[in-house]
Amino acid sequence: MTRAVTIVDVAKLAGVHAATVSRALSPTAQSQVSPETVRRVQKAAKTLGYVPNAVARSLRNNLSMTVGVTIPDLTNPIFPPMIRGIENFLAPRGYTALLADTDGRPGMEETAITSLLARRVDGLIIATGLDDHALLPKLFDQGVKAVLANRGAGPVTYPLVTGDDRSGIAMTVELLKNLGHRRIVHIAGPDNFSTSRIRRDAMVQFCEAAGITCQVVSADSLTADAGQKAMDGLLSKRQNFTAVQASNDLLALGVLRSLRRHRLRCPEDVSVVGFNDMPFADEFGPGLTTIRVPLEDIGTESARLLFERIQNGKNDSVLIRLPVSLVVRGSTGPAAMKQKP
Amino acid sequence: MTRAVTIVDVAKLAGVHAATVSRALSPTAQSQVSPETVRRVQKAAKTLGYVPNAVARSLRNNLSMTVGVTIPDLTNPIFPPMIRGIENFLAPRGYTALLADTDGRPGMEETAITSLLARRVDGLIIATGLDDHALLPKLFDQGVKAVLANRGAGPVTYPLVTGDDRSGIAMTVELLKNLGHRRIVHIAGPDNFSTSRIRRDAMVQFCEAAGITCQVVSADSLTADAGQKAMDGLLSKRQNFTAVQASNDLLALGVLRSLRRHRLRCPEDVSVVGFNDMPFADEFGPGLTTIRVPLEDIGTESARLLFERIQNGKNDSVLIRLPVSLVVRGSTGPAAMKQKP
DNA sequence: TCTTATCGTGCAATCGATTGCAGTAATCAA
DNA sequence: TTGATTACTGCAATCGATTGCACGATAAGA
Repeated sequence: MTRAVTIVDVAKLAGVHAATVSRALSPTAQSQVSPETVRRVQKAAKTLGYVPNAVARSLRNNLSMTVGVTIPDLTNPIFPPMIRGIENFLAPRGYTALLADTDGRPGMEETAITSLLARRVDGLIIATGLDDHALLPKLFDQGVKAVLANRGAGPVTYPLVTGDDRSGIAMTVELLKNLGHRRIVHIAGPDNFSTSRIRRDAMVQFCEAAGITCQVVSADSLTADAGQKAMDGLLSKRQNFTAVQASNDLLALGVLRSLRRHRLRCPEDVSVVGFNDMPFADEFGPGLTTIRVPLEDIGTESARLLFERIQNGKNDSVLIRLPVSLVVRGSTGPAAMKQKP
Repeated sequence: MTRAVTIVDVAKLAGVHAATVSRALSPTAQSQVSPETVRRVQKAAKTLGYVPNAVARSLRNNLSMTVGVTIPDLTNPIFPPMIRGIENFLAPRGYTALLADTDGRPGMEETAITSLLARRVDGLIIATGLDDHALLPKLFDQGVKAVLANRGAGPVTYPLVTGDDRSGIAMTVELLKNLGHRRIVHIAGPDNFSTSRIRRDAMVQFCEAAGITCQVVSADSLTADAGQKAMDGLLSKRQNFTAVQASNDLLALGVLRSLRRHRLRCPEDVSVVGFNDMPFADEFGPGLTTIRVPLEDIGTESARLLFERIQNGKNDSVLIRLPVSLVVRGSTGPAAMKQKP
């Protein structure tokens, strides 16, 4: 690259000192410079196409105007809306998001966070949500600003923004109960995700309260393949159930696939409910009944909390649980009279 | 944040000069330092939890180890796989991707690129693909390294990595012809995307060569809503056709919705073909016949080209057209005998 | 014994922008 | 005319890591 134009180049052209250029171009310090000089500097900056070097500025100000965002898997469609929410909040405030996809690998998370901190991000939004590591308390002690998005991470004092999982599960159970389902299967996610545990426990609890039998099966990961595998296993054992509640929509998608493969109709033979209302959940065959989680809002709120904390230097704990809602589509129907599977 | 530990802190603890610490911790300069000192420095760095300040390093080296990636819309599912490809290539090489979602707004692109350049990214991967601006030639003249991904941008000398659109369209036409379709509609994307134009022109050309009537309808944007709107308009005019080829899968999705709303069956009444094979295209009702574009490979190749250019300082032009393939699913079938719509 | 490499380490400048302090000129009051 | 106040602007240090140069010590060769 041709050497970029610096503040000194502008200073020379405008016939002033670099310090004056800096002040003339700064919204806050501009008042210290005579209007005439400001005009001259602005003109010089424009003709040279001067763009301040954010790296140098960061070093001097100890502020990178950058936040790090760690996500477990960008190809999981629940994350793009969250990121959209984060960027929509941060961009107007001059902040840029540095994205790190940990690819689901647990070791990657620590690497990613270290790399982000080396780049001196002003704060972190952590959506990876594995809770078996000791990293977060250490970061907290070092005074690193962070917010957890979507998933919790054990007993950590960082703020957490999430959907209201329990109430979502309650809605699901009520829907299925009203449809006459009495034997339900819950496909749980891996146990090291906080959301998996919360949804599973809520499922067990609400089903019991409603007098519904709930069988829990665990999937290896939060993917369609894992959901399909779990369902395949279940169907091969010819269990007795009329509805499936999956811990998230991807698992539910796998369940739908498995049903097709086993020539079972949805919802006539088995009803299926997901969780999250990920993009395109309404386009599947059949459209997926699920719990709508305000994904973009989770991003926005996380960003807002982090922004506040960066501004005022506080690092106090909050738990924000955003309301969720039930979206009924084609994948649920009345319980089959004769329990097919 | 508590003041981070610097190279001077490490130097003090190890009883050496900061310069020695720098050399001891650098893979290349390590040989200049005695093994004994290296060990002492490494130990000191570890006990203090020293992480080099990437900002200071960038300033000094004029290398940020960061590349900027601009995308038009992160919630379009074709982009996450591309980003995954980019990160998979760059991460092992020490580079981090700075993501900028321009949200489809044309003005945003220039803002985003300026902001990325201010942060002194070492190069750009541009997937926004609007080709009506004069920005890119200017960047090229300034010596900014960049690669265009997925979509071209007019007559620019930057390298371009894309799928082979024309051959994809050729496959589509052949498939539809073999199924007996003779009257096809093409839903084109907005004209300022290069892919829209290329696919549309190829469609017209191959259909003509095959003796098939092809009617072109333009959608306002590359979204499902726009596709639905275009199809609604077409159906209200009771046109005569048996198949629809959409410029991308999102448009095709909108077409499927519109058909459902008009109580037309797919593929019995109308066959639908998309383009890209975006994630979940096989889950729709019915599964979407489409052209598989190697999205992740596009990301990987773009990153590779950019990386090479950053390394060797060249900025020469290349066009990489990755092969595509036809994926036949449930949305296509034999042409209806009696043309329904 | 004296020179000449060789090795390890320290010194200081550098990257570009920011900001406290100081200096100069202009303005005003006495 | 003088002293004081104000308004601009310049000087120089600073952020943290890197690296060319130089210095001192040790080892090798004459």
